[in-house]
Amino acid sequence: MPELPEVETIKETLKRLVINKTITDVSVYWPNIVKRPDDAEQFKHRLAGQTIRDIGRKGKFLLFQLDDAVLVSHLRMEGKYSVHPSNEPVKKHTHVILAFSDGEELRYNDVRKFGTMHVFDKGEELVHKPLNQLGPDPFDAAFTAEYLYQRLKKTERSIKTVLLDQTVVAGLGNIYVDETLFKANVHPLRKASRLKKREVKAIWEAAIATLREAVEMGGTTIRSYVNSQGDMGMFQQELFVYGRESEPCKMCGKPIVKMKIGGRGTHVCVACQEMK
DNA sequence: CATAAAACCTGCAGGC
DNA sequence: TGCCTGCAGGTTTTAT
Repeated sequence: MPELPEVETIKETLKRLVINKTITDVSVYWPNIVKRPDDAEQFKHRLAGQTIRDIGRKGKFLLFQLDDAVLVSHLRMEGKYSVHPSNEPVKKHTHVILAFSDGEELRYNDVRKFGTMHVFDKGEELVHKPLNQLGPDPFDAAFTAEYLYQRLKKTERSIKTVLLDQTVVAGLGNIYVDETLFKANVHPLRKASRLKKREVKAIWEAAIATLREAVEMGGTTIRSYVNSQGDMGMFQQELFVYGRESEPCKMCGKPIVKMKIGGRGTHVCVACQEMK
């Protein structure tokens, strides 16, 4: 389930594979993936003839920078990109194919079909959904402890729920929120508005540190994630709470507890992360 | 307005 | 063996 570190890793591996390749043909096998333009034929026309000049990332979105368009792609839970010779058999769950002039293809595979693609004229992508509502990237200078404090102060929601809100900060998902709150010693059910400034600062530091470390390790492979070259991430070895229900806390030895918060599975060490 | 829940999908684990 | 239920998860849409 790609969150920021996984998308960042995918972006970097993909760059080496498709930069300067020219799209000659586009196939769409599951049209619901394509959200803009809403017609698959127009989508194909918009991409055909374009060369991939660069690949960027905003939060969990990949941005394929083309000559005069931008393809904005979200992988949701299980979306994957990979590059193959065009004569290689197409796997099950491959829903979109960009064929290049050199005989290779960029294939989008997504078991759950939740991923999305939007094409915009260059420069338009930031003022329309889905990118226009995104909060700062955690690695952006605009993401400061003070900014986070101001945002948290205004909501009665639990800190767990707020950190998953992409309009507050873009890129954290279920795994890294649980890890961040553990590292900051904050219980996920704490009301965001009641957190002390020093607690918010601890959360801010823990989020950036956790994400940076995960990027360095190529992301976390829990169930199915691999980068665009098929490599697994290594950060799962570093997880303190996520996926460790009933296992001993690496800090205090008490069993990790799993609970549901805002409909999401949430892992917590109730000894290390005080409710107060 | 704020917040919660449903919907989108498929595969897989667990119960019977 | 196999059917049925529930769960997983990011985001948007719909309901409260």
